Amino acid sequence: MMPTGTDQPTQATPRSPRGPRGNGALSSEAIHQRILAAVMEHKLPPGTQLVEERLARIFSVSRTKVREAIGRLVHDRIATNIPNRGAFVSSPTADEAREVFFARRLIEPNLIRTVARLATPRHIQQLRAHVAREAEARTTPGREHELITLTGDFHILLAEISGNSFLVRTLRELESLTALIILLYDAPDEQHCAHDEHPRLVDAIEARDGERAALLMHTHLEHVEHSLKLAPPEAGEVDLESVFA
Amino acid sequence: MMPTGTDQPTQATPRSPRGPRGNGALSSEAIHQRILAAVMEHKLPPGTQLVEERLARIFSVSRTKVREAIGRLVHDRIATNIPNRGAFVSSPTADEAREVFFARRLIEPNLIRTVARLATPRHIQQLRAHVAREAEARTTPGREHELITLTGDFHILLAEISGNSFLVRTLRELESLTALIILLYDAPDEQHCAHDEHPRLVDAIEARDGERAALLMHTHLEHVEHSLKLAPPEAGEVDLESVFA
DNA sequence: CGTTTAAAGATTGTATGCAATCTATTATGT
DNA sequence: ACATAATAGATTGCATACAATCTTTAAACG
Repeated sequence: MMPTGTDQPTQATPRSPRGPRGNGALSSEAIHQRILAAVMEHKLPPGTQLVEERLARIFSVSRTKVREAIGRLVHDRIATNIPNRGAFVSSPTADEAREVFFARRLIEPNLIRTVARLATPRHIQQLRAHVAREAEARTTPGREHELITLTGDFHILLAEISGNSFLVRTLRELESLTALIILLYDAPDEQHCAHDEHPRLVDAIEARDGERAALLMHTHLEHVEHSLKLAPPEAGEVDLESVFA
Repeated sequence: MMPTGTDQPTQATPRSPRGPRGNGALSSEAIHQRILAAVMEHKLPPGTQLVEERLARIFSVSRTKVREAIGRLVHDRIATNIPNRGAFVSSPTADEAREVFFARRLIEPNLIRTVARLATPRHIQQLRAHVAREAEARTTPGREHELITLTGDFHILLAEISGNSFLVRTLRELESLTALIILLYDAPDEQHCAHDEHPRLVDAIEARDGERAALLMHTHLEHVEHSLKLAPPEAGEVDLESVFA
């Protein structure tokens, strides 16, 4: 009695791309990925403000979803929040860059050592395929930033092969930050990543030589860090007297 | 009245606890901490739903802030979101527990090795003080959960001594999850953490013996993992209001 | 002419309202 | 009585509105 209840509208739209909830609107995760990709591709350089309403217009969603996406970027240090001012694409300092590489040298040699034990032929095939894509991107002009994300993906792939979801997430964060750091501090002409280091890592894995793989990884990360211009001891302190002496 | 110009309200309220923005209302970060603490203290056991509106009432804020806090808990795996159902305190599976300990064994031995190099006498003093607090909590009845968080804090303190903020954050996540895992899988009577292992780690650091420290850490983490019983228990009903009363 | 003060504009932080969805309960049919 | 379908209640997901705050521009003043 009394069909006060709204007769079910659920069935009406099995795949309709319109309406408030289960439809074609981008998820906050998708927006997060879009912004992150834009940062990696150097389309949103460090310092750029991520204005919520503008992004909301762009993606045809409300500020709520954009805020959620930005919140995640801030959590992962890709963006930095300034309390009543907004969120900006991070500009990692040289010290922060060194911290990232320190953490990577702490984690990744051990990671690849275990991968050398666990990797199946299928995994090694994946690694070879990935390295081939890197080589392709390296020889094709106009794909430099693509190369940066690809080299990062190589390290994430290692974490995925380890089968440890926590390490995957940690490596994802580290790689995103590394990409940002390379964009900031890489010398334009410098070869920031020797072209044969990734293949040699795969060689060591295939040979089941965990020790060699770990050592190669350590030096590899050192090479990447040293190819950057992190020289400035840090912006903070300047001796006024010596400047005007 | 027509004081069109709002005479500067900035100076007027140096510490006023009332009003919508800069006042006594809890920040989403504070709410995050409160909920996290409640989880650690076993007041919100795994499986408990974190109902947004109820928490909002409890903390006298809107759902918006609560959602933000819950979002962070989900990001850190302390809570798990089920799409149109809600967020629940996580019940890590045995496999996930093993992943956490695997990651810890991968990271923390190397971490303590570097700490053995970098630690100052001041740092060692801090570690001794912390170990003393652990001993105190262990011998005082009714402080078991406090002990769990304290042992976790010991490992976080090591990360802080390393001076690497990225590692601090990673360890924080790992320790929160470990505490949850211990709550789920620890045999109530079992001594899940030998009472002298932390002091011996500090001994090795003080002796500048990084290798011994790393080895001790590795076996320490193995001990903790092996003291757990992998048999998932229950999920009961908890009254949110009474927990935060 | 430069400096301080007031108004306007832009953007964030927070609360609130509403539709979609899920769960539990009741009604209905066989 | 049991299975199935309709209904009611609860909770999330999303959008929007409004106030606080910061920045910029304009005005007043010395």
